[in-house]
Amino acid sequence: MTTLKDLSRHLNLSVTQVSRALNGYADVSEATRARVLAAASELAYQPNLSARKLVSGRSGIVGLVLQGTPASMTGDHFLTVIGGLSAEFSRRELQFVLHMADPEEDVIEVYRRLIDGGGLDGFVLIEPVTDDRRVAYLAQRGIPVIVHGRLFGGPAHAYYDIDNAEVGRVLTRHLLRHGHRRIAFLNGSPQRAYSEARRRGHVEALEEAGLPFDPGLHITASMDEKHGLVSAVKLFSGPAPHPTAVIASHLKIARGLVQGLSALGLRVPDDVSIVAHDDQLSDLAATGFEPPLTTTTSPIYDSWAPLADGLARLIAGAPIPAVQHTAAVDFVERGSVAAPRNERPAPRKNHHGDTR
Amino acid sequence: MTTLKDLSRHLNLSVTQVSRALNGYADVSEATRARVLAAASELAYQPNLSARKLVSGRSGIVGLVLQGTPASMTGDHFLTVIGGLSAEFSRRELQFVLHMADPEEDVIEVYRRLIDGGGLDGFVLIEPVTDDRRVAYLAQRGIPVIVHGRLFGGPAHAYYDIDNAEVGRVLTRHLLRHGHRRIAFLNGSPQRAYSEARRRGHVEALEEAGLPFDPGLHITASMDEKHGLVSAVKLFSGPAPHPTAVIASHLKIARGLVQGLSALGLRVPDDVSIVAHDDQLSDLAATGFEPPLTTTTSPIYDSWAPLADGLARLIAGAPIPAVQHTAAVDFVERGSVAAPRNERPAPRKNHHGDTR
DNA sequence: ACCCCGAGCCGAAACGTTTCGGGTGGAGTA
DNA sequence: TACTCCACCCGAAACGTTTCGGCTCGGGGT
Repeated sequence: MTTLKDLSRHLNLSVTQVSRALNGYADVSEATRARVLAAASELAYQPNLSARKLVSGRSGIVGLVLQGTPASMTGDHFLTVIGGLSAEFSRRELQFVLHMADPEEDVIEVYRRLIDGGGLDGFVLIEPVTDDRRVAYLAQRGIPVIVHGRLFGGPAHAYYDIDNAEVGRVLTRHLLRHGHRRIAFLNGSPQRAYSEARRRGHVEALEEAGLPFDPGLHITASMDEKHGLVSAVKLFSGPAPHPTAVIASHLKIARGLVQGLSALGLRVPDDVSIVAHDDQLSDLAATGFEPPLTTTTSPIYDSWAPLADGLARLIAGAPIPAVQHTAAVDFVERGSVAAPRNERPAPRKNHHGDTR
Repeated sequence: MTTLKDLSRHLNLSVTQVSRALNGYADVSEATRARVLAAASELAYQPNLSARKLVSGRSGIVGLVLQGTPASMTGDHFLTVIGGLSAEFSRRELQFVLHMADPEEDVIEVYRRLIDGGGLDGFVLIEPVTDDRRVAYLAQRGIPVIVHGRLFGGPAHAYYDIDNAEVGRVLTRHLLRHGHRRIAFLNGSPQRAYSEARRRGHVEALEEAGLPFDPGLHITASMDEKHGLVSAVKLFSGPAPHPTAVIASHLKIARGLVQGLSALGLRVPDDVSIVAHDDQLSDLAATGFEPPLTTTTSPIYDSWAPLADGLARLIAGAPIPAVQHTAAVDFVERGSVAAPRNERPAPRKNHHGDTR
């Protein structure tokens, strides 16, 4: 192992000066700096992280702590996430590591150990929940942390988030524009901030159109196929009037939904219009649906760079408000929306007076 | 952050003695040790890993370095692996981290940085290939590493492996015992040591029975459904004689195989007998097949503990030969093997004299 | 001639831990 | 009494780095 001392001996310089040359300080002549750099690469000098950390308090390592399988990323996608973050961090001269916490152990304790042990400089935190204890703990200790998603209420924190309210607004407005009035919303878990944000946008769009929000049409559950399937049955097998359109908060929900609708003999978009939000993480593709799904979309892999960037800046001392970024979402119209039935030439039956 | 100095002040003891008490040295009275332990837990003392590492050369962190998605663990299973290892290591007071290497970068360089930076004490290495450069590098530098699987040839290394030759032997013998003589073997990539070991066991069993090994019946490819499907077509759609039994090196191969056989109108086990090896990692279950598959099995999750254990011992100074463990495999007979067609009451046709 | 200033360099302290080589005091032995 | 021995304890050095304060040297201004 080459150390600074080795280099300084080799170059007839003081350890101090070698260190300063390597770290880009001003008071070292260009000639010296060049010599030092050459020697460093020749001797394959690698700064000792432990020593550096000991004195400077920085290890250059950031991490992601997981306890149990994160809901959003089943399958291969998980490696995509880790790989994406890892690549972005190494681009910024930071090491990124994943730590799986023992499910038995209090995760706060894990963070404490990791921090006090002097190991990690900062954290990426995914899938925050309301009143997230981890965020609270890290904020209180002043440890740099950037959250993928956002917490409302609780301590201020750095985050990268997409404009979830806009997701709700855009999707709802699109359906309204096509004449839909009874719109169901298959949303994610109410525990999660993004679900609430999307609901808010949804309600706003309804209000713009002078329509009331019907809580009975807003169903929250974990974002999986089951949610879509179960909700389809709930919404469309009961007594009329049924919704004429459905918003799915995730492609997986949409998938369960179309399966359910198909089993109930309902066609998309003739009988029911569907829109969804697409994070482009799952192996489902909006274009793989029949018909292709009209969606808002914001590729989750667009978030690695801002997350890494944000955490790097945080560690470098940036104030929290400077590291809060909300990304816009795209809207892509495909073939899963049509005008509702009752807007089109009405079928003859059921034609007796409706005096309401 | 509580330091040793804080504790020593608090207790009116020297830093030395506190350290020794905490680390279980003999020359500290039980009374003192108890006091120290109490104070440590009261003040939430956490040894500073960087400082410890700096002087002792140990960080207590071990890692797994991955470059690209490992072939064997698609899907959720990946987290199972990481989680399993992580849990076992933390049980042994070691932190386990995952590092995803930039696919662009030489992975050796990544190891070098990790080691010279003073970060990691040792590594788990999965999916070794023949003449694995990583193993060679780590061995040459004397860095503790335990391999999941085994390399033949190359430097000696610590490993945990299953008895793959036995897999080949047991599976082949079982088929032989049922009267099969033309046995195909859908094996894994020839790059991988386990494939070769299984082939060896296979050949041995054949030789025991006085049968020659037919290279035309041994097909190697990556262990996925495609392999099974493609090989099924290759083996059973060409000119007779076809094999009467097939060994699949993985449940995924078996799955592709049964799909292919079914498409070709062949039934298991009436027309073709199948056996496979089951690592119990994939979401496929041997009992989920129709008929249930006769398999050798060695749950991959049985390997976390021995791997963690081995690496821990290696770091503690155990010699490499003491950390080489080959685990036995189980054999479970289910319903996918029958006697071959020509051993059963022969159909009438094709009955003219065969004088050979 | 004097002082000042900046460029370039250096010594030493500090970070928190482990560990080596002692030290002290009291009990046991001759 | 004088010695040894053991149980228990301590000071100081070391690990490799960063950083604070200060040093020297030569050139410019007055």
